[in-house]
Amino acid sequence: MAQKVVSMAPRPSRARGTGGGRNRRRTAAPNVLQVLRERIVRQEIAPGSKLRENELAQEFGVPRTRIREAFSVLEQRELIERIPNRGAVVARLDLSQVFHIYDVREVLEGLCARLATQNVAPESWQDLLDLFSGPMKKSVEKNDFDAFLAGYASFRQRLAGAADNPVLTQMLDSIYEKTQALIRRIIILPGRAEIGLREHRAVLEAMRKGDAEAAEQLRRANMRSAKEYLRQFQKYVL
Amino acid sequence: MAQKVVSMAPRPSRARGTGGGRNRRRTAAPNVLQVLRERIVRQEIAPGSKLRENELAQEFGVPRTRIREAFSVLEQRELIERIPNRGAVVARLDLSQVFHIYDVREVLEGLCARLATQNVAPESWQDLLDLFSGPMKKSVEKNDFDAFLAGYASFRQRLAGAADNPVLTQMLDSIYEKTQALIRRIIILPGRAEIGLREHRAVLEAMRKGDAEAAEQLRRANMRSAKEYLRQFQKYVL
DNA sequence: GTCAACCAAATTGTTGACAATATATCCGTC
DNA sequence: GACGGATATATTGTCAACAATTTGGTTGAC
Repeated sequence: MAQKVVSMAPRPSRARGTGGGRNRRRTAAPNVLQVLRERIVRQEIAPGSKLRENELAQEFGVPRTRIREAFSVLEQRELIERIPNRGAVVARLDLSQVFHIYDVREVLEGLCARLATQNVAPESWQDLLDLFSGPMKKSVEKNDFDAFLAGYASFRQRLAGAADNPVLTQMLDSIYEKTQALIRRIIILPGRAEIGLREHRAVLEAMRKGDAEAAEQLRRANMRSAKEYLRQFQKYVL
Repeated sequence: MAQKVVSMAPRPSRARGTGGGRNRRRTAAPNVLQVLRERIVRQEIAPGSKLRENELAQEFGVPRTRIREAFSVLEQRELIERIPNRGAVVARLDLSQVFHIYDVREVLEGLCARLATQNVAPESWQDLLDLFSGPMKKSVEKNDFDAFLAGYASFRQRLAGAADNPVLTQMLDSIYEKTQALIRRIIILPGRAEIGLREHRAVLEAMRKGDAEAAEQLRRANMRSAKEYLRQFQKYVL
């Protein structure tokens, strides 16, 4: 049961008068969209849950109109589903869509690896390669999944940054935000972390050599392997 | 100057009372989002134009709130830009973004061709192959660009349908809607239509043989070629 | 006892009014 | 005559009341 925010009367936003031109931003105007997005992505609200406009409006201290606009965007990103006159629910990811996503992700991640390799000096990958050869290996052995996921995140982030393609970055983001929760459940599958680590290191080694073609192919192979793993263990993760 | 819709008072939506339950849908409830999207994509409103909420609300006969929601979505799709307190303008495509798009499109179209080839019987491509071997050839010779573009559209549509991957389809759509106007200006460049035709036919021949790998590679080559062409003639088209 | 129709509460959808901000116009001063 | 500031207008942003629809429960008839 969602614990209610008692009252907390979030200040009616006016009461600023003509005189006191001090407060630039209104009371830390909460970015409704961003916060809702994070909650959904992190599954702080379970898939299938109903999202009530009134409730959220009150919690954020904004008019319902604002919530509604956020809903429009979230719906367009397929993070929620809206049924006319019946409200919005957090979208649930069905299995077939996940496989569709992996096919797309394969080619996009491949492109990302290739562009990144082409764009920056090979030596600049040394630190990541070190990370994946040393500390990450330790994390896997200790089953420290948080450190592991953090390493993955910085891998992706570095590559996306180097690829320097906003269109690509945005598409990858729109994919991550749908599968983030799922990935956490895949990574803990028996042996998956080890395999993933090895594959990532292979990609990095190709990048370290400046071999963009190999990097693309290896990254794609990595994604196919992840997809295959998921197919094998789908019953345990969905 | 946009010609004004005189008055046409779009019926205040009420006046339906409890008795006359005849009119199911309100007066053809105009899908604001879809219409605006098309206008922008077709460049019926020029890039850089200002979009006034009041104006549009009046034209469509809907409250401004509705326009605003549509704006949120259009902004998220990067079809318009919104500057706080200053309104919305139709996004203009800058050159670097176009090249970014082509890099992404290369891998996505490649995937699309591969999946399509894998999913359906090779014979089912015969009609498209015939189209591109006969009628389309004629269209090019006659400089009938409309017929030509229609052929391309059905090519893409058939492939996307056969690929059967909603995630992929949506991403390709979001790319098309940004570059549609541009493509029309590329196609009329000297020799481009001929080259494009030849390349498309090569892709179809691979698909007709059921060779998914070749189809992917050929489609990718086709996109690279288009990108190269654009690079060469960029000054004439942007 | 079960089913249907009906009523009540909650929730979404719609609307116009009001406030804040930016743009354009005008006026006075240098 | 040109620049700077103040006023007027237009446009965007905010909001709360109202209408329509769905949901859950209750009553009544068979």
